[in-house]
Amino acid sequence: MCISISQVSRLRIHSFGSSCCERVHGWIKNSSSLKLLDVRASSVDGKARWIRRNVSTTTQGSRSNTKSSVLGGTVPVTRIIDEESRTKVQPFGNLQQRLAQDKDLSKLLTVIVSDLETTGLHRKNERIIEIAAQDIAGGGYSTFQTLVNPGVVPITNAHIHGIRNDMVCRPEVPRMEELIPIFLRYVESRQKPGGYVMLVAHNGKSFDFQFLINEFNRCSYEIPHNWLLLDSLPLARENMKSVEPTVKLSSSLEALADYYSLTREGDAHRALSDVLLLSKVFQKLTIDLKLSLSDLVLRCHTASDISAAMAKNKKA
DNA sequence: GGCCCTCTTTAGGGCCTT
Repeated sequence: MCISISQVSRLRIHSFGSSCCERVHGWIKNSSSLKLLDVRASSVDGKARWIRRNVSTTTQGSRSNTKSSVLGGTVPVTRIIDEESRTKVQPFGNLQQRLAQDKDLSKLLTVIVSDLETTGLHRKNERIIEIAAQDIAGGGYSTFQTLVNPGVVPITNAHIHGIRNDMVCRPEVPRMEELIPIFLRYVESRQKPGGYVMLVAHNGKSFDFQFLINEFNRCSYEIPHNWLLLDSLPLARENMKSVEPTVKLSSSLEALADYYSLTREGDAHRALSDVLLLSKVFQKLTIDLKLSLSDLVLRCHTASDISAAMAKNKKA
């Protein structure tokens, strides 16, 4: 079951509530960010009406016959996915059991795996064009995915992810300043009362977290102080080194998926596909390295740590 | 950019992220 925010609005929110889990229903029903989407939709033709915000991936020319077929032709701009209903399985059972055994931290911590697609590799000049995240505990409405409108910044690496300017530079695709409060609401909906969030990304310290911090700063937001940032790449390197000390095995997400014989859903270098894969890889890594939740917390960074390093580098 | 490795440490190349 896959629910897009635009579909929620189209269906009338109050009648939709009974089918949602309570937390997500609560923030959707009361969300000011949803009003933002409505205003934006209304501004397209000056009429106040709900619209479905889909972006067609059907393309003409060099790319994407393959991609379009894989993605099913269209994808919603922003959506929260009921992964539990979609997969009919508990994909992270082992980690859930381990979290449950850690009685103190498991009551406080929400682990969310994330991935970004961007207009390029430069941390300062490029922009985010797609975000996906998944609460590793699974359950209903645990997954978030959205395209992001980068404004005037051109996409020069569409050959990597297949996302082109004409797909995201559209009025119905939210800009980052509109999206941040929506993303914050999603994270809050997964958060335990008075708890902390561990955001996991592959090569996050050098890439994803720097992009997020820059975008939050640009839009006059701060990364919440109860967020911990965990880079899964050092875990992968440590694990692969322990597997084969004399030969340097690749620690890329793709190589890890091959090593663990994991199947990818969707296309590589699309945020949701990478998040679903990293969620599985992350679980395998924590098991192989015998890392407790406490161990993981000790390996986390804070946004202020990374911001300070970025500022130091900027001066240098 | 940050990290790791080595033919290193007063450095440089490769990996990983898009």
